[in-house]
Amino acid sequence: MKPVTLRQIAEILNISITTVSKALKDYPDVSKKTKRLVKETAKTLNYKPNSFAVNLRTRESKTIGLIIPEVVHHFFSSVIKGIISQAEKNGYMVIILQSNESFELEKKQIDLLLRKQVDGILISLANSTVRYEHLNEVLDQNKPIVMFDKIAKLVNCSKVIINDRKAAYLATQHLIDIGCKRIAHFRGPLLPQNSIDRFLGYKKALEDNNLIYDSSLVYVCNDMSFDEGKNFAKQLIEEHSNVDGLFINTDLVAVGAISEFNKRGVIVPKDIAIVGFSNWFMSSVISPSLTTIDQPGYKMGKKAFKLLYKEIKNKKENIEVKYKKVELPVQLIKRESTAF
Amino acid sequence: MKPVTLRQIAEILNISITTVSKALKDYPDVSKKTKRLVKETAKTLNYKPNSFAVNLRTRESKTIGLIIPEVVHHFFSSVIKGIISQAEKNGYMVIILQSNESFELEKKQIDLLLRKQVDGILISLANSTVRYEHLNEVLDQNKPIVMFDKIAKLVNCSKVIINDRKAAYLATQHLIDIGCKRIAHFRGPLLPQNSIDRFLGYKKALEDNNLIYDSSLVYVCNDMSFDEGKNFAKQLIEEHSNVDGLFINTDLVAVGAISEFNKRGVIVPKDIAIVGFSNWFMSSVISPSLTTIDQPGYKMGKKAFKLLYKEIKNKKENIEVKYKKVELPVQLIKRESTAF
DNA sequence: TTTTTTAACGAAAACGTTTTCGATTTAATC
DNA sequence: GATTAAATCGAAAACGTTTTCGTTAAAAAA
Repeated sequence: MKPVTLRQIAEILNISITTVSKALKDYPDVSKKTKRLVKETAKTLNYKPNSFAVNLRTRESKTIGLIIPEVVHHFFSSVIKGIISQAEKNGYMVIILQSNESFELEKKQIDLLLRKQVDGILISLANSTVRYEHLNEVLDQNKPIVMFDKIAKLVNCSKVIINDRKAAYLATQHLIDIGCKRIAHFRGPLLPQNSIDRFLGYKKALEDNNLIYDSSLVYVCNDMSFDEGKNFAKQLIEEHSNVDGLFINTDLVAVGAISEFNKRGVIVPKDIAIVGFSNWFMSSVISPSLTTIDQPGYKMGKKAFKLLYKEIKNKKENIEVKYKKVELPVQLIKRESTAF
Repeated sequence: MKPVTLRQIAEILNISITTVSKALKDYPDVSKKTKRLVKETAKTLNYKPNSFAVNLRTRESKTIGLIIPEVVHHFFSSVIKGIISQAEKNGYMVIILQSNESFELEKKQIDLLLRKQVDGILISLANSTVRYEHLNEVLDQNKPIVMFDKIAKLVNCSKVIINDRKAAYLATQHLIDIGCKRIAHFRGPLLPQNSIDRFLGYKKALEDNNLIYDSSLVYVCNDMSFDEGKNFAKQLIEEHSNVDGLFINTDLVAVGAISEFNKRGVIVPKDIAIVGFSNWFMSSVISPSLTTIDQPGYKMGKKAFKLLYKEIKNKKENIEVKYKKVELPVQLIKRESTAF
């Protein structure tokens, strides 16, 4: 009933535990014959090494922690998938925790993971995170941490991001290219760098094209929801009937806006052209389908794990680790919401 | 640099490791004074118990494994969220693995989790899973396993499901109630019980309402994709122009179908009314919005964890565990695709 | 004073591995 | 045959905790 141990195999074969252990790990100082014997009995007894003991001895768990703001989210789902599949290839498992966009919760989750002694941590910060002691504590404990998408510039670690500013520029430029003259922006919350950067990209594109930047055309979303998209869309057509282009921080909000425009008889893209951000799946299936920036979640997850894995390995072998900042390319997906 | 241990605290205070351990765990045979002293120094040294050692000693990891067919999926995301949040409340962490709907991979993941010595396993089976040795191995090792949504009736363990047959009946009845006379069905693959049950519910509803069941109106989806929805929609109007109702196994396919109908000028719901299944978020935002069955993923995740937790606890305390089969209620969400 | 009870502490074993280093045996070399 | 080299094995420590059981000292009861 109890699980098989090295000791049992040793007793059966009348050899030492040491030799059994070595045989299973193909140490050179064990004869072929004993190796064969040991492996055979291990197999028949269905021996599985006690991972708790192995962890304790080797001081590693082959497990990493992942903290994300929200699980039910197309982009983060893709990231999770990327991380899990890459981790599996390297024999790692992933523990997922949610911060729910709360700084306090994020701190707690970090602490939990440190107690759990994961080998490393991947994190995308909560919007409300403005202090970084908890992240630095991880680094103090000499544990690798890699940040992705929502990062803290001031924390000294590897990062995987997209260039939000450039992407937003691309999006806005596209609106300008198709002839929009008065372009509004539904931006994200004031805090996270991403929405700031997207806003700056939008602004820069206007300026580079000699279009006037009008701050009253910028609406600040807080919870980035479908309903917020609807509400601001309504507000926009009431306050600025002459707007002909709209760049929105996130597809979900954009879909809300489109829905509201449809309802009110505002024709997208004829009356107002729209570009979203992230390329959620639904953006391709709504009507009109939404032009957007493809944010490569799956790739980002893969890359983030790869960086973390390398850091874990290097630390183990006492090789100096160099922090990298990887910028993944984005792509403009043109669809009906900007097609004439 | 090295993490603080009980030994260090003991040496500082000139007491034994035993007493330190006991003090931290509030054993009654430690004086208030020593307790205070120990806790203070533990705090100032930022002591964190070595979880590897604790695991080895207590033979539990406070970690469970979760195997799902696909991470990037609205329903499963919700389940994940439900599981994680409930697990957190009880001090558990969740390792997530993907089976990618592959039986072989599922077997491998189970083995990985057993080696990892998780305290229990939650699983939603892959479509291709038809043999259950791997699941029984878990039970043989006396480890709790709880299945949800895609279950195996023949495996003796707790389960959390919805009544797919009843739900499908509900959906079909709704189509009949609004006046549909000739109702088609895009069903799921032949294997998993869910799609069989949904098909049976559809059929039963027809029979109970004296409508003829016509097998040529049933189309079998294999990969349950958006494109499959489009393709079968096209095929349907070519082969059966007189169909006025359509019940589809999954929202994603339904959205594909709607998209195709829209493109071809088939008016939903006037020409053909549609009911989907699962209530993916996008179903509420497409046009026309999709009537569907709400599948309570979040609740299902919570419930599944609760059952698993109880089994873990009971096993530890040698209380006999009774396997439960919990059936969560579903709800018909009426939207435009069936509204006249 | 002696005995019993209670409070407070600690020694030691155990959990199952990994790995160092020394011991033994056998084969190779002189 | 003596010496060295190579091959094979095992003893033992270590990882850091938990828990049983015994010990000591102080307080209470006799």
